[in-house]
Amino acid sequence: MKILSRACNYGIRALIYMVANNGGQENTSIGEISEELDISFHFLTKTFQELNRANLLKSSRGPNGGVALTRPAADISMMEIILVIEGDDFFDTCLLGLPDCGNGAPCPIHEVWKDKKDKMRLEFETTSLADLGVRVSEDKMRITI
Amino acid sequence: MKILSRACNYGIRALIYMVANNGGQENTSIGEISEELDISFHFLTKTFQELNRANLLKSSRGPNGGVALTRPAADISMMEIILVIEGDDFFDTCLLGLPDCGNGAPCPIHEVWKDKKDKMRLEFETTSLADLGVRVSEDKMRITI
DNA sequence: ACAGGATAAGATATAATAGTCTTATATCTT
DNA sequence: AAGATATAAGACTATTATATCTTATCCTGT
Repeated sequence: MKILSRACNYGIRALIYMVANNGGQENTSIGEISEELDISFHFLTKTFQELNRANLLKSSRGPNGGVALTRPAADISMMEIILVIEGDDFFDTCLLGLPDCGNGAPCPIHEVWKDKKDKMRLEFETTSLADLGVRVSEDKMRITI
Repeated sequence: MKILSRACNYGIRALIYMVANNGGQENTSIGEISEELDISFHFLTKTFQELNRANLLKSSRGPNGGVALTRPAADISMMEIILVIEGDDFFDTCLLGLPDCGNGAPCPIHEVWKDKKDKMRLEFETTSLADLGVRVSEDKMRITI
């Protein structure tokens, strides 16, 4: 059950790495992140550009450059990251793949699925990057392969 | 949030159609199903072959041929269909895409995600084809585009 | 101003998924 | 036995997702 795209996996892990490492407010180079997390540098760069355009990240070039969060990690939810990378319609999906499921003509699993999605959404909304970062830096949870 | 593959969407919808139409025990031709549900005939055929090999369906050729369930629709859960089409490891996934997440070295969202997966699994296990079929034939829920 | 370190961006390659086409094979009806 | 009807199976194509490569651009320190 793959829910998130590779790009999203990478983006979330990368941001957690930044937070666990230096709080996320200081520059971290993409090269370092890609190396530590074993992620393709160029692929990660592109994902970061999206987060950049969405103003979740700010980037700076040159020596001591890198990327950093624009806001405190506690203020950034998983949800925000997911919506930026996967698109705003991420939760508007029918489990059976029907295009306009819900509007008056739901599929037979619509209500149940809607409920599940709402609960996932809530979870993603209430989980911040800071929450995740702490689990990596304090507990022994990991974001590396 | 695409959870199931196209093949799985099609397979589930097709089986629901059969159940809603004639209970699923009588032969229904793949051509009819593919036409009614607007699904590629050949693609659906391949999916049916998998369900066939898994003994969820039996097929017969020639006039009045088609496919039919091998067991009562009430005894077949969504879960079975999903596992056949997506593979038995369908629920063994890490939200962040880490290969061996869980075994002693969980990702920071592992527990939460495990809980969500278990609840989905339970839902899929306790929802039968008969349940879904009834909603289509009695209520006005749909499986067509 | 220059050199080196860093991201930006577009082009290209590869792999996985989805979809189509063709031929083979089985079964029923007459 | 012949013809019509249906699934089986493999080859082929298209599309999307993922990954890589190359060049451009910017920034900092000296």
